[in-house]
Amino acid sequence: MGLRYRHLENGERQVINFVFPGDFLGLQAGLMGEMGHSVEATTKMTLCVFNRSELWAYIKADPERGFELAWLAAVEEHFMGDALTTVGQRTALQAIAWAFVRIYLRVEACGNGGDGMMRFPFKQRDLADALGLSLVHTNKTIGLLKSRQLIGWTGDEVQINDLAGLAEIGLTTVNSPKTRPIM
Amino acid sequence: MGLRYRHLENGERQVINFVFPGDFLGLQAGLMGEMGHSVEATTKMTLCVFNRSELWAYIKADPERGFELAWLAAVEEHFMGDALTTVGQRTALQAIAWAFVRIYLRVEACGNGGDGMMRFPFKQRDLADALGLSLVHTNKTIGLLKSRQLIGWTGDEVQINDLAGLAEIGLTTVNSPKTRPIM
DNA sequence: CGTCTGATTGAGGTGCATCAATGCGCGTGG
DNA sequence: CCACGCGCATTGATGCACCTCAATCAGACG
Repeated sequence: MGLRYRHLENGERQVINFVFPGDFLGLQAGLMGEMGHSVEATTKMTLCVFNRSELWAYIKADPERGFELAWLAAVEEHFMGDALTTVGQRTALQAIAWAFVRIYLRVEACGNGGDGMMRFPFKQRDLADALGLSLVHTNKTIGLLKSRQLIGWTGDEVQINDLAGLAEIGLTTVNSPKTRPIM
Repeated sequence: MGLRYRHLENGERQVINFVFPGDFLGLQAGLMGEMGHSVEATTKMTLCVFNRSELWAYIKADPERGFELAWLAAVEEHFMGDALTTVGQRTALQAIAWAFVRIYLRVEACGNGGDGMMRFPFKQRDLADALGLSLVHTNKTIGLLKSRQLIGWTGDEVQINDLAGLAEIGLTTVNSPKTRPIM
């Protein structure tokens, strides 16, 4: 796992999102010739490397690949819209609850978790930078969720005790994620 | 022109971005079967309508279309990352300056403007909802930019007096926008 | 042990939100 | 032609959510 982030001239960092197994990295670079953000690994990674210049050839060879690629980008864009809404409109408590719900559902989709427990190799700093919050306030808000028995966080393990409760706090509509393109 | 936005259960609204001539609307709906956001027109629009179910057929007929579509989505995603960074990390003054720079460059790319003047058929409320700010604070911050002679805003006309000055305030890296995919 | 990274906690300050008017242009109806 | 309502911009007063500064603490490591 890892995280995608972007730097501001003043040194601030915005975490764009967290990277999970199966994610496509550098789609922007492949299509537009520039990344616009950096990627950092927080665990060991196994990467499947593509040659950027051959991207077009790949698509031409099988049009379905182009469709799948567009689908991936659209899913990302959809997520980013949700993230933007969170950072812009939700309170710190709502934002953090939302983040845990989103991340847990993503991890679950990877096949891990299921019992509410998940690997979460990130720091509070990362979460803070993802939600546009200060480290201190993030810490205190997490403490609040912990004291309410909604989540647990020890080392790189996070325990989701009450997914529905979190979703309610985070004003999160838990709609079933589409796993297949229309084709 | 118009705007894309998303509603929260508590009634708050997040403006995802502003819609300009040439933009592709509903890409997410076409690819994923759901929108995730609404679109509202603020001026008269001329729409080119596609049949969603034929999207795949279109791509299959000409793989380049799939590539272009993926490119469009990637550009959007890139923009959203920038917007997320703005809402998350920039102050109100920086955010509004950033927004005007971005919008002006977009309008200019449409062929309009050039002399710093542009049509801007939106309300302060829209800008506030786009940047996660309150209407009142947005108003006061705009007033600040006006008093510094950086911009002018009368009715649906916005005058950009000092693009470089705005970009500096907004910590905006004015990198040349790519207009063509690699192919 | 000393150091380093990251979590935690307290105190104080502020950017921005919220509440509440007021002003202003414009369309509408009497 | 004027009173009225309505949408939007503007402005002042007040409060809070969150930020910043500054310790302290716990675990990992050489």
